[in-house]
Amino acid sequence: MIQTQLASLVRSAMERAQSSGDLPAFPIPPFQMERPARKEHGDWSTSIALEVAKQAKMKPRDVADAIVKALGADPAEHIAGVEVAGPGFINIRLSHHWLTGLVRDVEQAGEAWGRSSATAPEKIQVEFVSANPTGPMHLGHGRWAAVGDTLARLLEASGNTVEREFYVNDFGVQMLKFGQSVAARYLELLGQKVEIPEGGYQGRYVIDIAKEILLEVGDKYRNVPDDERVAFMRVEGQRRMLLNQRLTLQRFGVEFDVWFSERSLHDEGAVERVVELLKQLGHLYEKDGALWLRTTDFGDDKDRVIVRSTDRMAAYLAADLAYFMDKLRRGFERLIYLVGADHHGWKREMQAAIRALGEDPEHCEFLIGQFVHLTRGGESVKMSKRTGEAVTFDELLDEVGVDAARYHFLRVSMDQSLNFDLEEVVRQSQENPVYYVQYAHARISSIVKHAREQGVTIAPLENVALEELQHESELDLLRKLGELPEAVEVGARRREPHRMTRYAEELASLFHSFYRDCRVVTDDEALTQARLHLVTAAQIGLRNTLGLLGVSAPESM
RNA sequence: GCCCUCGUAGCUCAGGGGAUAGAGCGACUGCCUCCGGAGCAGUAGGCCGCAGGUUCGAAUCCUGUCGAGGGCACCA
Repeated sequence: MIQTQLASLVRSAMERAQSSGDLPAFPIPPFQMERPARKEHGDWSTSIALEVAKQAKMKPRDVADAIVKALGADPAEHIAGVEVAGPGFINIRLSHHWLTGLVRDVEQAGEAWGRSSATAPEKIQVEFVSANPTGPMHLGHGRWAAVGDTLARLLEASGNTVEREFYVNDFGVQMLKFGQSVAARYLELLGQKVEIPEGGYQGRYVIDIAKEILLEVGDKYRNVPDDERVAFMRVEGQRRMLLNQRLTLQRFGVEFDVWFSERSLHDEGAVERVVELLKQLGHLYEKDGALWLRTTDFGDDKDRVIVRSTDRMAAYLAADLAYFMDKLRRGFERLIYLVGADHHGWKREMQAAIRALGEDPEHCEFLIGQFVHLTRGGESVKMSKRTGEAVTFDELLDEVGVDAARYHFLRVSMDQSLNFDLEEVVRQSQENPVYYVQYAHARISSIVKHAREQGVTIAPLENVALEELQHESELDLLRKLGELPEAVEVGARRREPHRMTRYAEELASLFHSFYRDCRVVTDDEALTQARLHLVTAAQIGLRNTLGLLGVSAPESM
């Protein structure tokens, strides 16, 4: 990429300055070119002169001058100007020819514009959402669905191989309670008076599920032992909830490669095996009737139970570790867990336990996202699945639509808790900046259509005089368009998908300004052709960015 | 008590060592004989929670402090 080329140009200029004596000898630290905040400061800049001034025992500006002088001895073709500014910044301006050439780069890359091949591509698994199959998804799940999916898209666009995985927590006490709740509703529908168990699921959807099951199997499970009925209801209820979640996610544009069952780990003995392994490694001990893992030896603040005393069943940590081993076995080089803020203690526990297994937690990333706070007119609304007060994610999508919801979730950093006021949702959705971006895309389609109606056909690139693009608004648009690969790379590397919405808005904004300043279809044939190609390229940039966000790019609105 | 995240414009949030701190929404002023006004141009609005420190340079890093949310289970 251009910035690494520029950085090495500057570096070799410094080396030349050192051998000619304009700069004293000192080790040159690694540095990168930066994007100046203001365009008057050029396309790229570096503060290296400020950083090394002390070592050089010179004034920062004198260091900068020496570098620029040496740089001038080796002029690169795509550099139009270099200047020293402020306290000693070196600002570099790229040539007009290089800039307009971006139109060609973008058009030739097409769908691939913005993608890059990683210097060290990895096989990465991203695990996210992983809701219990005990109820419909709520808003919190929606946030992680959007964030996780776009993160996965960014990692793919950066040259990695990515798998999306959903861990189905279909084992344990919660599932049992769920089965009991469905069974109770089932019996209730058959006219029996039945209490929902303590800590059971009260939501309306449990009744709906019981009704569906009743329709399908009739009263076959009325007079069977409780255990048998509950087991059946648990399995049937889970199957339906899982389907429900899958359909919601599909509607939201999120497709998982693997739905991994926690129960399967128990059934296949993987959990037992990992406990046995830990035992052989000598990290387990008995206390109070339970089996403990000595995680304190590996950085945790307390030891953790791995086999419960109450029923001698494996605790959840054992399953998590068995799952982890399974992921390793499948050959992933990097595991990303996207979880809610309530899991932050679990992160430390997992890291310690992974070390206990003799594995390196460096290859595991635990991304902790903050919660969605649901309110209605400023009043807090609980999102409890058990009481059923929650507004489901599906209901939200009914109200605001997929594009607005996805964009809304992706506009803020996952470190930030997100307020969601239901009364304002509809209003906010109409004013959602997603439409601003989509509008720019649709407008370009409209321009191209207009050109066609005027009898203008778009000429092949090799016959187009891109140097016709001279207006500052045209060049600003081009510069931003040229930033997409960098934006994708940074978003992926820093695991910050929300950056892409900002980029989308900046690109759309510069397009709209261009539209104000420059008419595309005019009597000037050469200029018309150049601009048609410019807007085509801009549309590619917008479409690819929206694609990363999982938002549609409409031809008309 | 200990741990994690966050305090930036009226509201929702970007920016996370560099030059004059930004966007959307809201408020106010203008702009359609001409490719889509879901748009454009502009005005007002900020001691970047507070106090110290590191640095040539701090909204950004460190310490403390106050406030908000979350965690500290043989639950997932």
